[in-house]
Amino acid sequence: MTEHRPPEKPRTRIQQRKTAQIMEAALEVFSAEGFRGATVDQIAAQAGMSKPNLLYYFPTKEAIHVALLEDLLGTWLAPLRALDPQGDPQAEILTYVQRKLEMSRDMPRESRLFANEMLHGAPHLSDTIKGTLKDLVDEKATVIEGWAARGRIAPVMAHHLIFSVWALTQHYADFDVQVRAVLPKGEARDPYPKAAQHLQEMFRRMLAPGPSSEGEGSGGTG
Amino acid sequence: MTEHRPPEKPRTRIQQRKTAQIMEAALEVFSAEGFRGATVDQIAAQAGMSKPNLLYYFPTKEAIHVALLEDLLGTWLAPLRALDPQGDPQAEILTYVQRKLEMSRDMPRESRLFANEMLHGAPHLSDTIKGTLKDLVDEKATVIEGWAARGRIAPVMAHHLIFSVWALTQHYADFDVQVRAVLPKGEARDPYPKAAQHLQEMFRRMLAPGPSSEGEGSGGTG
DNA sequence: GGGGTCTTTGACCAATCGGTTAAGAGAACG
DNA sequence: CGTTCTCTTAACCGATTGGTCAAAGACCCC
Repeated sequence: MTEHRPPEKPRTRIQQRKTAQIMEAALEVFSAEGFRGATVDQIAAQAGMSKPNLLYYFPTKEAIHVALLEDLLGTWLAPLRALDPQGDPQAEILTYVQRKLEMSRDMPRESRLFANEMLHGAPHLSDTIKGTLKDLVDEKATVIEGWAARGRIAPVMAHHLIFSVWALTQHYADFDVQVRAVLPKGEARDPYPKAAQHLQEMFRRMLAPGPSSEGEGSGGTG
Repeated sequence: MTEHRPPEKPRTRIQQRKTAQIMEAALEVFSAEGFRGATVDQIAAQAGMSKPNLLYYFPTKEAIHVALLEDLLGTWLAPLRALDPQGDPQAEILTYVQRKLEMSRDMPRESRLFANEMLHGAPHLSDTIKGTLKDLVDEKATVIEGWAARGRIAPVMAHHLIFSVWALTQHYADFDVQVRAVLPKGEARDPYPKAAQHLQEMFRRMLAPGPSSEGEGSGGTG
């Protein structure tokens, strides 16, 4: 019985190299064509191997997709994880926005991959977004609401503020064609510098503690 | 030669009814599955007719998709078109945001349809977004920048401000699953009331003419 | 250098896809 | 009633798809 079986976890050098090749190729193809639109042959070709060879490492097309999403999720959520409860509120949030925007610029394929998955109801991530993601957002939302309560930033609905950061930054990656088509010639070549300016200014105004109720000298540093 | 030919423009009652059925079904299926993921059989079933019958009215799957996009584009852009240069700047923009958010709530399928098209590089709309859409945005951006120049709202990069409206409002339709998964139980049932509050407050702060350089009493009312 | 394992591939398969065909219902109209 | 045009469908087709299989290499450690 020579029942060969795809390895569960990469061990040998060649396995690591090949799975990495496949993941990179899959990211390229899935992000451009979507899950349904992508074909295994396309991914194999992009990875520089034959289809059966690819299917030796991953049992199905869906398995590649799931592995890719799970592998990338950590990276994708890193900027939010880095939001430091001990830091300066405005600086923390502005840095978060900036990092997220840089991810849109430097990792547009990842952005589109997740966007596509969400658009179609997140069939491969529904557990994760109700678990890991929700927990992370709840945690950081609590931090932000704490800042607001202490008057360090203007009062906000923290969950929706986080949505706003996602929406505004990812828009530049996910709707890239539209952005470039609509922007004036010069800016269309690289929309990101002005986008960064715009978003920084927007969030600065939005977060500035208003002249209302409490002053800004009340809260401690912790 | 009984070379039957699909009618170019709907004339008879039954043609109008059938094409309307098909468009509605196509919206349902395309928005859920994407262009590549949707099958003609699915659309036909959704429309309550056989596949050849559907293909009697539209020559190809792509033709349905294009017709749908073009048909819906006008509706989709109406809120921006309604932005009145003669109106009160803040009120105009806040109304625009509100209308756009209501469209996300009431027409999420249309939102996802366009999102999918953009995500994949707008292969069926590239002319339109470089023409009609760009012209419209340029026109309204000029209006907004005029308002900013006259100190009626805070200085903004008008194109990016419009992107921000799109991104923030469409996010609630396109990433509906994510929004509902992350939001606390009570709010997840209907995120829109709080979303509206959040966005209105955000844009109000963002647009408020700052205490900087020029006062607010300088500009005329026109 | 030989036995066993890991890797690669050409050939193949069943299912599904978008689209066609030809033949038949309906209705409109004389 | 018969003709003509519009509408509908069962049956079919070639192409593509995700995935399999058996057999041939490549590698590795004794």
